Amino acid sequence: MGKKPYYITTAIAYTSKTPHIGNTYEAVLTDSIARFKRLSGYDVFFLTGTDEHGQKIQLQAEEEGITPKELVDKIAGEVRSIWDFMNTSYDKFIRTTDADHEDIVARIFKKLYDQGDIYKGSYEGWYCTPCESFFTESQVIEGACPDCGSQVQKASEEAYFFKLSKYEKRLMQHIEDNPDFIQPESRKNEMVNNFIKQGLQDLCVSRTTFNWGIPVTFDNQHVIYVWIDALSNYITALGYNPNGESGELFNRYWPADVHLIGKDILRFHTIYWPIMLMALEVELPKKVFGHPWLMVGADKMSKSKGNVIYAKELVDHFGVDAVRYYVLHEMPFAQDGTLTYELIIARINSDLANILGNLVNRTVAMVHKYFDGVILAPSKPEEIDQELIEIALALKDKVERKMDDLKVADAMDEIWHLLRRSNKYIDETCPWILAKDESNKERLATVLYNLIESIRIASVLLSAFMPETAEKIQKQINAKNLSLESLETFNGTVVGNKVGTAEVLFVRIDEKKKLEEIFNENQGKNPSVKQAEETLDNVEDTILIDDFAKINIKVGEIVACEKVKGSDKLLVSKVNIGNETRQIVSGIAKNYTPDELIAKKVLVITNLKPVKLRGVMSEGMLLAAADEAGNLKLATVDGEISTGSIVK
RNA sequence: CGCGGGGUGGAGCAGUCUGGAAGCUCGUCGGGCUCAUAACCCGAAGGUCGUAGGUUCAAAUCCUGCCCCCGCAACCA
Repeated sequence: MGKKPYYITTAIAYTSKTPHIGNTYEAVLTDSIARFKRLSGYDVFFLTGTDEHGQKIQLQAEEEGITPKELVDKIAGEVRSIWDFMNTSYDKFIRTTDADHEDIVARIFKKLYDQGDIYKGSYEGWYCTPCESFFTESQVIEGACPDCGSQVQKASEEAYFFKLSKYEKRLMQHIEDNPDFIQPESRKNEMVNNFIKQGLQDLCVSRTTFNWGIPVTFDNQHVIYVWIDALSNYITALGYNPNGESGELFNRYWPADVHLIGKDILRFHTIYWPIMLMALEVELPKKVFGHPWLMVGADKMSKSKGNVIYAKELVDHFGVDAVRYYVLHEMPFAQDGTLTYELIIARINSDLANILGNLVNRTVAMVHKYFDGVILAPSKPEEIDQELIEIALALKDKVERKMDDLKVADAMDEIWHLLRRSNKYIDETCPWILAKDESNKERLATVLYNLIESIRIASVLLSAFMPETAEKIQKQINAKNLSLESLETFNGTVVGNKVGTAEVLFVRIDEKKKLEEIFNENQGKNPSVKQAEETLDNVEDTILIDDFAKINIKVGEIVACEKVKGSDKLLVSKVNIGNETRQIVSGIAKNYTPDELIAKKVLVITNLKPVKLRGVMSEGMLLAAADEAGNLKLATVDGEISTGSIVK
C-alpha cells in the first residue's frame, strides 16, 4: 500500500451525438498521462464517462421517437466503444444515469439546500404569453416579443439558485494561493478577469421546463440542472457521501490530481465546481487543465461545416497507435492543434515509419544477420558510444519532467530525440563494415547491444503513448526489463537472449493513393449521419420534381432594410411579396448596405419555417449566390415582373 | 469600443514571463552509405520574428498605435 494515489479525470461526454476525434483526443491525452503515472509507480485511478441528462437529449429522443434512456444508452455505448478501441485504460466509466450517481446528486442538492446555499428564487424576465417563453431584457425589442411581436410582460418563474457570491472571495484566494490550480496560465487570467472580478451571480441550478434529469427530492416540479449533476461525477464515482462517511475510494483518491477538460468548459470547472466543493466542505482538486482544441484545417470541427472527423475513420485508415501518436504529438500545449489527412500521413511516414519503425527493423535485422538473432555482451565499448548512452540514460528524467507539466508532446519529442540519435549511431559505427572483418566481431556485438538497449529504453517510455507499438517492439527485441527503474542503467537488455522476427511496425503510406481512397470513401458514404445538416448544401444530389415543388419561391421587393443590432453579418429587410410583407433576416451585411437594397427585386423562399435569428424574427429566405471567397450576390429576375410572381 | 488567443524561413511549432548572436520537426536542393520500410546519415539554401513608433549599450522578447487571422459570445434559413 505504499503506492501514492493519483486521480485523473476527463470531462464526461455529452450523449447527444457521437464524439468526434477532437473529443476523443481528450480521452487519449488523459490516458497517456494515466499510463505514464502507473509506469512511474503511482496507484492511478482514471475516470471517464458520459453526461446524459438535459433538455437537448429529451428533445432529440422525441424527434427520433425513442425514450431518452434509449438514446442515451445508445450513445453512451458508442462513446465507450470508441474509448475502448482507442485503448484508453480508464478504471471507471461513469454515467450520470447510474442509480448511485443519481442518488448522491439528489442528496448533495438537498444538503446544499438544507444548509442554505441553495435557495428557491425566481427567474425574472419578460414573458410572452402566446409563445410561452421568457426573454431577457436585451432580447426584447421595444417591449415586444422578438418571436411574435406581441407585448411582453415582466414575469417570473420559480427556480433554485446556488449562492456563488457567498464563496467568491474564498475562490479568489484559492486561485491566488495555488498558482498551478488553473492550467495553462493564460486561461487563469481569462477566468479571473472575465468572471470572478466582475462579481459572481448566483447560479440557476434547477429547471421546470423539462423532466429528463434528476428530480429535486423535495420539490418534484424541478429537476437538477446540469452543473450540480454533471460536475459531481468526479466525487460520486468514488462513492462520496454527503451525509456521512464516504467510501474507501473517495478517501483514497480524492482530491483529484488533475481534471482534464476542454478549454470551453474551464469556467464551470474553475468557478462553479470549486465553489460547490467549498460548500460541501470537500477539498478542491489540485489542478484543472483546459486543453486546446483539435481543428480540421483552420476550422473548428462542426457538423454544419461538414468537416467532422471521427476516430473510427482515422483508425480504420491508419491504426490506433498512429492516431494516438498524431493527436498526442501534434497538439501544442496551450494552442489549438491542426488535423488534416495530409499532415497525419506526413507524420506517420517520417516519425513512425522512417525514424521509429525503420530503426527497430534494421537493428533487429542486423542481429539476425550477423549473430543469428542472439544478443551478445557489449564487451568492446568505445568513446563514440558515450553520447548515445548519455542521451538514453537522461531520457527517463526528461520525459518525467515534461509529463509532470502535462507537456505530453514535448515528452514524446524527447523519446524521438533518442531514436534519431540511434539512427545516427548506426551510420557512425557502420556495423556492415565491422561485419566484414571477423576480428571486429566483439565491437559489432557491442554496437548492436547499445542499439537494442536504446530501443528498449525508448519502448518502455513509449508504452504510455503507444501501448500496442511498445509491446510489438519489446517482442521484437525480446525485452525483459520493462520497469522505469530499469532505465536508470544501460544494461537492461539480457545478454544471450534471442531477438524476435523483424516485422514492419508502420508501413509507409503513399499519400496520393491514400488521399484518393479517403476521398472516394467520403463520396460514397451513407449520408444518414449528415443528412439532417446538409439538405440544402448538397446540390449535386438529384431530387425529384416533387421535391422542388415543395419550395415556394416568389419575386419580392425590398421596401425597408436595416442592420440587425449587435450583429455584423445580419440585415433585416421588409420584403413585399405581393399580397403581404415579410420580415426576413439575411447574413449579407458584409456585401450589401441597407440603403442599396431598397427597391431591389429579389427571390424569396416563402414557405420556410420562421425562425428567430439574433432575436429577430425571420419569415423566409433571400436567395443569393456565394463563392468560395465568401462573396455574395443576391439572385434577382431578368427584367420587369410584378412583385409576388411565382418562381418555378 | 463585448471577452480571449494568435501573426517567427514553403508547412507545423518552440523561444516572449526572467531582453544579450533566431531554434526544432517536416519539405526542398546537393552529397554520403547500403544494415533497413526508395529508408538512414551529412551539408546547404531559405526568415526585415505582422506593421509603425518608443525604451535600452542591446528587442522576436518590454511599452504604445495600427493591420490581419482564429476562437468564445451571437449567428449565416
